[in-house]
Amino acid sequence: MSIMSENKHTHAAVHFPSDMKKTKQREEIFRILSEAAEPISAVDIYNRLFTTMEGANFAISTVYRALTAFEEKGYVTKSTLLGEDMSYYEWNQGQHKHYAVCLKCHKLIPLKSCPFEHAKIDPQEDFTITGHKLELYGYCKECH
Amino acid sequence: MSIMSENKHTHAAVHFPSDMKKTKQREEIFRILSEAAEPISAVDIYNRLFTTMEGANFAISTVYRALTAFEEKGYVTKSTLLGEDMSYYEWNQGQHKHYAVCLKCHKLIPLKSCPFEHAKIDPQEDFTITGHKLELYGYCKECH
DNA sequence: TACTTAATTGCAAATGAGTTGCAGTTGCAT
DNA sequence: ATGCAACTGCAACTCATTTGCAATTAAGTA
Repeated sequence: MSIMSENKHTHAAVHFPSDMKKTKQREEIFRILSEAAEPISAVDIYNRLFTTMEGANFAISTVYRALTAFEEKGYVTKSTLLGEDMSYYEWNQGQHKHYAVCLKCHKLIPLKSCPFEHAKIDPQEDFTITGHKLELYGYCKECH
Repeated sequence: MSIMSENKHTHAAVHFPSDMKKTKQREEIFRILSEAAEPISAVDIYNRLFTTMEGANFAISTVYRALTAFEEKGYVTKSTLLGEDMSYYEWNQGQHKHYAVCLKCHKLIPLKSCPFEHAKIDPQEDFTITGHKLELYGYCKECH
């Protein structure tokens, strides 16, 4: 309760982007992404499609193409997690997020704040940090 | 000059690990890694092998196996760079490093210090940060 | 509402990084 | 020098992701 109340808009309304062509495939992918509690892989999305849409024959390539389209418009953030060989996707809801990744079970634990301020994990999580990885990105002298 | 003098051991001697079986393949891979100015991919290493060893028929699998062995002993750090789909490897020389990645040319610019303290890039680099990514890793409550 | 066209999709084949089984080779400890 | 476990080359394989192409569909326009 008290934790939840820290966020004013825990359930801010998220709609399908108005600047993108709407198809039932994309709507489903959007729904799965926006309802996901954490970053999920393209294959995760593909599998979840079958649990919610009876017999619909989606192609995995459609998932990838939709994700790419969402990402190019800035609605989705694609990232690679430590040790995993595939990409994970998360629907952007305004905030920017960081996670602590368990080396063993790969569970993701969201950080309470951006580590640029101070890396802090909910003390209740009892997570032992053994290392970290950070990448800044942007444009260098020659490219900007 | 003044910048260089900040590091006491800019050219600390690096030797082939004494706790690993020494083969000419591993020695070459070690040399390429330890001479590399920045993280390089397994394929980079494989290609560089041919420029220094005439006609030697190295197998790419040997490169991967050597890298894995080095990594398991903690001599090499493996990481995935933003937007890249392959892994990069760097020989550890004591420090721990972070980079700023150019979104366009993929150039890597080493940070002067760990961003956990304060994210700072050499001002001379003139790098425009548009985003960043960080992952902490370790063990969660259940796994530790 | 029917028409038009570019965008999207399904499918199957291709790609590319990384892995693996296996038989032959080689460090290195005894 | 010798013996064996570790390492290597090779070729086949895995698996996430991409791509070509013909068929389908969203969405603006007449």
